[in-house]
Amino acid sequence: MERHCFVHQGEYSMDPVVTRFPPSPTGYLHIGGARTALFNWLFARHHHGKFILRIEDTDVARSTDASIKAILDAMEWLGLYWDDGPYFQTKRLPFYQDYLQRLLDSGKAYYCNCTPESLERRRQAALAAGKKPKYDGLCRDRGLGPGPDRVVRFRCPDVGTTVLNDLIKGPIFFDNAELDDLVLQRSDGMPTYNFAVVVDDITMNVTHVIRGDDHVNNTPRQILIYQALGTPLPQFGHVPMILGEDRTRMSKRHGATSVMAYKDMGFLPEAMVNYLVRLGWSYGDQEIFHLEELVEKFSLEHVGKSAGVFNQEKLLWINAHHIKERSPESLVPLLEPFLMERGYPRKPAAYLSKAIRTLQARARTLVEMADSMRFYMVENMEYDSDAAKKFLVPTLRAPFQRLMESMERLENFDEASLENVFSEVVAGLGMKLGKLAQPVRVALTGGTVSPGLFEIMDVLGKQTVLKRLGRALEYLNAV
RNA sequence: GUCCCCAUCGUCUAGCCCGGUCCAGGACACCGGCCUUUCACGCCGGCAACACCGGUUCAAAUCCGGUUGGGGACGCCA
Repeated sequence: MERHCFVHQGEYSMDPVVTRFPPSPTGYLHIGGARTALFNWLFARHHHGKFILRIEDTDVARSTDASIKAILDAMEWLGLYWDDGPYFQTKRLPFYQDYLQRLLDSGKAYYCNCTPESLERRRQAALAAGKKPKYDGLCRDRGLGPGPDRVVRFRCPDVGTTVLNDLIKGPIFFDNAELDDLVLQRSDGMPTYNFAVVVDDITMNVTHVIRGDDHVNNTPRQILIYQALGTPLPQFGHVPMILGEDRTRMSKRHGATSVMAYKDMGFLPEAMVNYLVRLGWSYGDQEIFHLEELVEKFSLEHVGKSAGVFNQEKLLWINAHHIKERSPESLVPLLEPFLMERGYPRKPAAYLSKAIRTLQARARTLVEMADSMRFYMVENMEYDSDAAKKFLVPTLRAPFQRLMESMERLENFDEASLENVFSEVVAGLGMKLGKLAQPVRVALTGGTVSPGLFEIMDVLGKQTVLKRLGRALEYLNAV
């Protein structure tokens, strides 16, 4: 209810804004993570602050180098460059040990030798008894020291209330009695997530923790650790989740969840950013945004509180928009991988640009564009059989011959001249342009759907056009 | 089971904090039409929502309470 007052807390401080994105390298960068990264990046940029990339690799068993690379690649593809890092938690072990010792020394943490099996049994029992499956505090006061197979737990206060003044959701109250003595350090010596984040955010001077909704319940535990350590709290902002069509947490069965999968499907990074930012954030009625503009306009107070459904239709529309908006030249390098993939012969960039220009309004993705580019690229494209049967008929012999004769004489093979040629032929034969256009289209592209005839011919050039017309003439003579 | 969050068109959302200007605005999708050498693009128009119940008030999408529904979290994962 007092949202604005919370939102402004950070702005009154003299501290420069520091945000971070802390993925765990156990897979690719997914849609939700990308949006979190984007929000953090935008917030930092907007406030002229710093954006840190931190790899949370304390789960040694599941972390992989391939994942790290995949995540970094995706961040770069989106244009979310970091100012600092990437840091790796596994290389910061002394920090965690230092802070852990402080907690141990002050009695805020203790050793525990409960086995995972025993813990699991007790959890199940609690659940069966209708109670919350939290740690029962067995080792709390046993005064255990370090030893093999022992973890360190946080001594969580069992009375009182912890308040999270969330930048997005407002104040949230938690009964400390609901929380339990979470593990800070595993038996292998690695810090756990909840402890490592706190230590890292403290030592990296993070001022704003912007992350997914699913972390709300971790926050009171982290706040308690900050308090036990006697360090000031950062500001927290919890962004709502992204759901699939069925309104459950987005997963692979809802379609692609990897950011790079969208790159492969022919989406532009700016379209991805544009779509992602609008999923949960708004600026009045505006739909189209560019990165630079977002830096200026982004703020947490316009981030909504409710979860949103990922909608690929809208992404397609936004992608189509950005494709139209880009210069053809800038699209060339992005499209090239897709052209290679299709095994098309190489063409000069200038040729590709001209072809792209005719397709920009017709393609929603680079995949669609590469597909419809075929007739521009392949020497002898095949005729669509239905189209050929319907349009390449013997009555076109005279019109085609006349066209070719007139074109042969053309000095400037450009759209305007071509249009004149067509008008003359059509007028001379007393037919409608429409009657001639489709057969020519089939002759030139193999199909009935394509950019405007004159632009196509302009791109293809005199030689190719005459060749294809000639080939069509042979075809309809043979029918 | 316990705790936490959320609730405006099918979807993303504006509006809600500071009640009247909202018989609720924009966008995607969908349906018509226009443009037109095909397909698109573009333009014009249409369909479609304040979850429910109660309270406060002259007045509630907006404030309060409850119900229902949905989501999330309860790990030596992050």
